[in-house]
Amino acid sequence: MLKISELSKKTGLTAHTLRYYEKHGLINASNRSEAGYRFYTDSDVRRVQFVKTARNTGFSLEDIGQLLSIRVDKLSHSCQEVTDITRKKLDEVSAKLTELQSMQQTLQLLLESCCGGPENATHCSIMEALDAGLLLDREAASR
Amino acid sequence: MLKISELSKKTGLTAHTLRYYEKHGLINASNRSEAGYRFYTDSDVRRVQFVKTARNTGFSLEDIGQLLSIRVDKLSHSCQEVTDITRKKLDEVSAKLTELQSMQQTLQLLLESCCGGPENATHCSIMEALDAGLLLDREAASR
DNA sequence: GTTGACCTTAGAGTTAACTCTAAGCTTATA
DNA sequence: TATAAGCTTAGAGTTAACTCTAAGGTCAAC
Repeated sequence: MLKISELSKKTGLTAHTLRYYEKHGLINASNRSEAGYRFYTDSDVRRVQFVKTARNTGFSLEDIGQLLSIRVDKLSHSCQEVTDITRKKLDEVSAKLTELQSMQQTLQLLLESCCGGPENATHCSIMEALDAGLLLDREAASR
Repeated sequence: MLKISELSKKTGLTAHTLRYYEKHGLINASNRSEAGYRFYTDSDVRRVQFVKTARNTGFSLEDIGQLLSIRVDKLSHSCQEVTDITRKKLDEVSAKLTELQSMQQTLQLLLESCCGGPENATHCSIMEALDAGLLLDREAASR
């Protein structure tokens, strides 16, 4: 049986975060001391670790709530439900990735196009590109 | 001279957003009608388009504030200031990209490992992987 | 001269996931 | 026994970038 600060150490989540997760129905302390202190069982710990792993994988707390309800009653849920949640998250991540890749490319082109030196910005090609609505192309960047 | 709804149409930003940008010091309407209606000059429009382009490139409104102060007084600023802002943003984007790529890979492995069928989730390999702290490896996924 | 579309402002609400504070118990240590 | 560390709760604050509302003034058209 762990107290909240012990669970915190074990999981790397702060006590604040653990209480926050509890308030949002994701986790729970199976027992309480007479004074009301939370005590976590091994099973509680595994659940918290599940949440943490899912969080690291990119799932939102809402997603994790769904995954947890599947987790506690696997017989009543199908693999398809699990893959649906996972695929939805993958789609989101992929979309964000595409957006960021485009930004990355643009930023790299901008950086390559500018001298970056101490001269004043009167002819700064980054400023010019932003002014032109980023109609800078490969040729402009490779010059 | 454009009214705010006309500028909105021209830029694709809502009137709300334009007022929001103004409140935060990014843009301005050079003129006002007697009744207080905003009127935007061509120069105002170009500034708004600059903001929009920078926004699309991933710069925060704070970054854009800095870029704008360089833009209005290029002589007092260097290319290096511009590239510093750009590189900082590129670094952020690249870091986020790395994180998302890792998530994407994990999610793909998870999806590949699971049948996704109508059978119950008792042996769902996604749930197992999340329970195991994602110690699933390439081999597990390629089986 | 009255709709209806458009404009104004200040300020509140939204989203996600924390993060922190205050006020007050409890527990361990010296 | 006193001090410090740790626990409790409810609830407020944070962040970024919007997004919306309310209450009211303005303007063009019929």
